[in-house]
Amino acid sequence: MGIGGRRDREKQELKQAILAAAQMLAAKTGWAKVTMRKVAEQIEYSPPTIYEHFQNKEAIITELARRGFRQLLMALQTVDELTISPEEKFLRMSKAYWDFAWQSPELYQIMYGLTNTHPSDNSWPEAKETFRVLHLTVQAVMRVEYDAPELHDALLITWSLTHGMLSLALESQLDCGPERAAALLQQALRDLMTVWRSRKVS
Amino acid sequence: MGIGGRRDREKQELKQAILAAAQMLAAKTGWAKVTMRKVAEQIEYSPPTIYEHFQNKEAIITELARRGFRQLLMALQTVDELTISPEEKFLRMSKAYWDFAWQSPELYQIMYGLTNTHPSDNSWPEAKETFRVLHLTVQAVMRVEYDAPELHDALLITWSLTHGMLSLALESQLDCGPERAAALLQQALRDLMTVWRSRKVS
DNA sequence: AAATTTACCGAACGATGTTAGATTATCTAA
DNA sequence: TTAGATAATCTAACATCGTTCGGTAAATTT
Repeated sequence: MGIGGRRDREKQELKQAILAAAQMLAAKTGWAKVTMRKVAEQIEYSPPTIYEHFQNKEAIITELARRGFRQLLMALQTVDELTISPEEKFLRMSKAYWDFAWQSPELYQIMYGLTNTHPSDNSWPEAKETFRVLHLTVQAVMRVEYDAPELHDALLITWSLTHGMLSLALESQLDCGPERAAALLQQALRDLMTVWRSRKVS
Repeated sequence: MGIGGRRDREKQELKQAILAAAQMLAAKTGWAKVTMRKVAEQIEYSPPTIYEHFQNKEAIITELARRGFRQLLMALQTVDELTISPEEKFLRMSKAYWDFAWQSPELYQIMYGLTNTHPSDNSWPEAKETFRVLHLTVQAVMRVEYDAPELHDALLITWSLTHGMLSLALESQLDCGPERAAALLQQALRDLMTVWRSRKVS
């Protein structure tokens, strides 16, 4: 079949261009205004061409969301490999989580349901792996003489707190700046860990 | 002008019917599938008739969101008037907040940005008043020898935790049931208050 | 060079929010 | 009671959306 390797490469490049265009438009104007025709115009192709590379609009968003989880996972793993104390690791992971969402809000929005362009099927392995890393970290913090259910609860609570503060901050519903919100979050997480540690002793 | 009072009453009733139809459809099928034509069909009028009562689709959603805040506010005030101890009041308000969101998720979704049918201008007095009530309650808990900034922080943190857990639970991103999530939330809030109280002493 | 496959596009379909203009019902005034 | 005015409502249409169909032009293979 000859040297059709270039065709494949060009095809891949166009696919990347579509994803990049969609994300760029979302970052600039919000997901509600991202339209197939605008994406097509951005990459200088006609709208039907997009459908040669993606089944539909949701497939583009799904792919971006999964990439978002991969990015987030990498950021968390980078922190993980620094191998500092469990508490430090936990707090830095929370910070990395925050930084990712704040740096790419358009991705965080589609990873969770902060917009209704949110994909319906969101049971991706990338998401599962992300939570597994978080779970392991919390486990390390809580490792000594802590039974499983309470460990899982701790993950749920810290995750909820982080996500909640992020959601509100991303929507500017918080009357303080993001740096202050991030600092508050860190302190609250420290406080929660303090309580949980003291409970372990008793 | 005679007895045109009936016309006004009928007009109001139709307006209520439009709001009720929109909310009902949202509760049954989700906001993404709520359409002006479906609302019109539900109330047995043609689509343009809706525009005699609302400027556009967003105006309907805005009105429902504001009513949502009024409902929530009433629930909080009911708890407030029971005049129990500050801590009890705080926890029960959090519970009332949770119950409202869980009972009318379609309202909670548009009150915060959990869907992109979210109104752009969301600076309503009802929302401000709701937070004022919450603020006063937190203030009562933290009243003795607590300086203002930390008080406000406490509100932000508890609100974020509640909202975060709600968002995740409403989207079934939590692997536990709502009752369990609610119980976890209550415990976490108690824990946070414990830390804050102990810090006050030192 | 002919045949075949591939990439791409113009035009269109159905559904959406929304508006204009006509039609019908209702009320006021003689 | 009836003529004219006012209000309520509808039919038809527009622009835009996601998406598909069918064809054209280009690239590749034979």
